[in-house]
Amino acid sequence: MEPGERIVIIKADGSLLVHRSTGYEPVNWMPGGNTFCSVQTKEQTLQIRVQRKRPAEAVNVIFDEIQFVASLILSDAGEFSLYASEEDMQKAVLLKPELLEERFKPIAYEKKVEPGFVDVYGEDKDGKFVVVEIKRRTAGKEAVMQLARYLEAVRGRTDREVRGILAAPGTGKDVLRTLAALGLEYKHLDPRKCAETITRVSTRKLADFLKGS
Amino acid sequence: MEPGERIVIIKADGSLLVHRSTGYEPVNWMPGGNTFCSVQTKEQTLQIRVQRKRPAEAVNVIFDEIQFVASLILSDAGEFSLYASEEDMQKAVLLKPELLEERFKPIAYEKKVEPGFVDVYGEDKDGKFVVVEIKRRTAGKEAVMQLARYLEAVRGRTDREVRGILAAPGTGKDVLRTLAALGLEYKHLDPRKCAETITRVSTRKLADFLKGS
DNA sequence: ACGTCGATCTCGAAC
DNA sequence: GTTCGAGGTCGACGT
Repeated sequence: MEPGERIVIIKADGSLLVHRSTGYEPVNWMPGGNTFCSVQTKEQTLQIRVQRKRPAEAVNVIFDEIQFVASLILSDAGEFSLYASEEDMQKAVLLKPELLEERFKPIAYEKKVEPGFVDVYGEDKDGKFVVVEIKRRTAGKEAVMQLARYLEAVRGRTDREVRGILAAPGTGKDVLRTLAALGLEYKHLDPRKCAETITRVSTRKLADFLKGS
Repeated sequence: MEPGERIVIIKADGSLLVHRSTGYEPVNWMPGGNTFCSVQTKEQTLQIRVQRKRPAEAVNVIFDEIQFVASLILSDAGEFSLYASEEDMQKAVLLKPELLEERFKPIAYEKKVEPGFVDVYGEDKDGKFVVVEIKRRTAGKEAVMQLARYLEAVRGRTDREVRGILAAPGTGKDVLRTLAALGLEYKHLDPRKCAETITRVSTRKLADFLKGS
């Protein structure tokens, strides 16, 4: 790679990004994860080497000149939202059924039906059965199909009316249309609110970050 | 998007990158190009808005707190290669035919033949005619086809042997194979060297950058 | 201008 | 672990 003035970012997970003055994509990079980073000075240059095992490859960055350096530790709320796993969201719905809808009564979770396990299974205010499929993040078509299969299985075992609800922080393209076409419903479910429901600790910490240290 | 400590980069082309402390991908972004950027302060926050027309969308960045700011102008060799337009590269080959090959003698440029205009037209050291197609960046299949058409046209007007040369800084996938299959040749032509040939000014500047100010 | 396709794709989730 | 599908994919190429 030819020399030029660049912005180099080394992240906490070992990711390396080399950016030019234009363009969305980095001109060179190394994804985070199984990376090993080493630094040395050599003939008036600073050399940084980042390598990984699989695939076996390495990126060497050679600094002839350094305009400025900054070292930061970023405290990011996003890392906390990782704490809201699909399991946490399930627990949250069980603890606070109104997150899903008013007067919803959970009956079972991880209930075995033919194709697999239903995330949450319950009863709505009118006594209709409700099958809930929960996704941690944007739900795609496969989530819809999963829900549809479970719904089919449950309907085969009862004469009562059965509703199917897909609960996720968002939906992919066409998912809402597909749901409507199959007579299914969508409910927005925020992973962060779910996390707050099962533990208040992380909220407190988040507030600290916003006020600054 | 939930708040957290981030690294925000606004590039010269209007690209916006918002990075977290981990991962290759930006957590939010706006590609460069048709973007319009505005800044305002509001209720103790700094707000940056970047929007584009097609697709119609915008990204708002709200700073509750700023750890540090840096404004840089990056002088990158890549930008200099922009200064070497296809026309410049053509001039460079005319001024310094050895950029293409030893003892190449240009006869005409932008010469009209049936399908359009041949970039450079000349004669090699053995007296064979040479048709040159120049591309300022990575040449794709369409460049090969263009060259092939011109070559066909020229061959129809002479009994002398005619060579076809594609000159570019690089080639796309399969282009070299296609060239070989059609009996055409490829010559690496560096836009930067072409730019240096037609004017020494930029070279001097680049050298300054590398040595530091 | 709009679709299709490749990428050092990256990034998860399912299996 | 490996494979598979999605992405606001981005960019390049073809029509």
